[in-house]
Amino acid sequence: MASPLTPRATDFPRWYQDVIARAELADNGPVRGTMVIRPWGYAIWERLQAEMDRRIKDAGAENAYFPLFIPQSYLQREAEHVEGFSPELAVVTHGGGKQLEEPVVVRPTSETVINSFIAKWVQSYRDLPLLVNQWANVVRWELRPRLFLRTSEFLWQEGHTAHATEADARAYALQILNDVYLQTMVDVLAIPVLIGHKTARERFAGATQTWTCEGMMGDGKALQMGTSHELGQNFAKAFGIQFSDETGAQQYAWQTSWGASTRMIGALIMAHGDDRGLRLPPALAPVEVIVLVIRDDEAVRAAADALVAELRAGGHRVRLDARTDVSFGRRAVDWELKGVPVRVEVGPRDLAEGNVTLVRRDNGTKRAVPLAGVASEVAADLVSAQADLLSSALAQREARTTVVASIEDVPAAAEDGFAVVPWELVGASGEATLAASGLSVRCLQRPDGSLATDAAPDDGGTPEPGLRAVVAKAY
RNA sequence: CGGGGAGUGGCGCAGCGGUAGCGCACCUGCUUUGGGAGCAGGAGGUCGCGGGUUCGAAUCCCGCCUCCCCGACCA
Repeated sequence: MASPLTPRATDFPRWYQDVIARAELADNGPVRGTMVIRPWGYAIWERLQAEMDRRIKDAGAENAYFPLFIPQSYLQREAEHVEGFSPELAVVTHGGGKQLEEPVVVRPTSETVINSFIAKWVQSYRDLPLLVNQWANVVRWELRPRLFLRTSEFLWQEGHTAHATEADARAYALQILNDVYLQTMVDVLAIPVLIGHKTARERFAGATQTWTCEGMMGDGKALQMGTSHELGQNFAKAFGIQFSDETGAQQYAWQTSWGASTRMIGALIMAHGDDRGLRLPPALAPVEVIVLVIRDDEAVRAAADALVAELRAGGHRVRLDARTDVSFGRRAVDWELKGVPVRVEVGPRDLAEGNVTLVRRDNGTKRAVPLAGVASEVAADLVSAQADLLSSALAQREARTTVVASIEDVPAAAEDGFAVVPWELVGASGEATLAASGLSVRCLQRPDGSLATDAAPDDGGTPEPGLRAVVAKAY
């Protein structure tokens, strides 16, 4: 039987687009670069949102909402920030049929508006830390859009915080990196991301430090999946965020900002998808178990209904597919395309022996299970499917990671994977050379993969020695 | 913005001077249903836009627009 998708090995980008179309995740919008997120894709996003939102709140941040429109002049208050974002701004010049006195930009990110309010709200060291998060859409006029990975409008969360000291700000940026992003990506998305800090070249516009999570996709390329920035006092000075400390002296606050977006769905597709479609980690699957009625038969239907009820009572997200006017093969293929982790097939042949068939999406295994044992088998399958997706992604990353000892060996090693090389051998000039051949330094980290404690912002001291650079092609 | 390519039913394509067709999808009916069912019937298109050549243009000519792929930017 012909595959419903272009095989990954034939044309990975084409495969990616095919999966999005066939799994009904998204469509291109009418305006270039915009995206319609379809119900199946949005349900995945809602689960991801819920998992992140809980962790964000555990980290002490509160949700709020700020306006979509920002006065253009706000962007200009922070020099690097405006320089970084100007090329991709959408600017509104007319409203209500008249030209506006001051154009407004559609937010590309909200540091400027949010900080202008934080400036109002912070007076004393007792107001700190101030921790807000917002779930919103943002617009960046991208030159080369790709669904989920780089769309002109995307959904994300952006956190913005103010702290009394640099150490507090750094600790919080790292707390978000570890307890929100790393945890969500590993435990929920089942993607074994690398964490580290960005080089000055790759840093967020206006930040003194950018911490990142980098995932490896199925073709060996890297994807930046979430970032947590230390903003130093850049925005505090630009927006006048000052407070009286314990001694009564005026101080500028130290800040962070951090964001992760619908791009993670692109990562999910590319990290776990196979030639049959999406493979969803159970933690994210809108439907964990599909109960498929093979034939229109009274006993079969009754058994299927009972199973659905039992599995739901066990706390699983279950859907019944009793569309017996559609052929079995068609329905099986459709649910595989959508990536539902476990399929329970209920048909007269198995049922005559008191069995149903359990099929796992992640590894394709199929087995007959007695009715009485279905609930516990399904529960076990969901747990191991979650774990196995993570471990196979990890194995794949390790197989495609090469440690090299000279910068000359980097391009070959990064051809279809990650090259790891001492940062001392690369440096800013080596980084520029690599960039010319389509490679970038994804992050810097210690040789054991841990974070550098003194990541050396531009203005402070010498970089920690012995760091390694992870180099790859990137999305 | 530089280099390539393409615009024809929902999607993918053929047709390249004589008035539009194929596959998939869709609708109806019957037979099917344990890995994308079969047969029969049916609906759907100002051939990207504007102008020109011609008895006649999807097809040839001129202009414009849009989209896709490869580079510089990016969650």
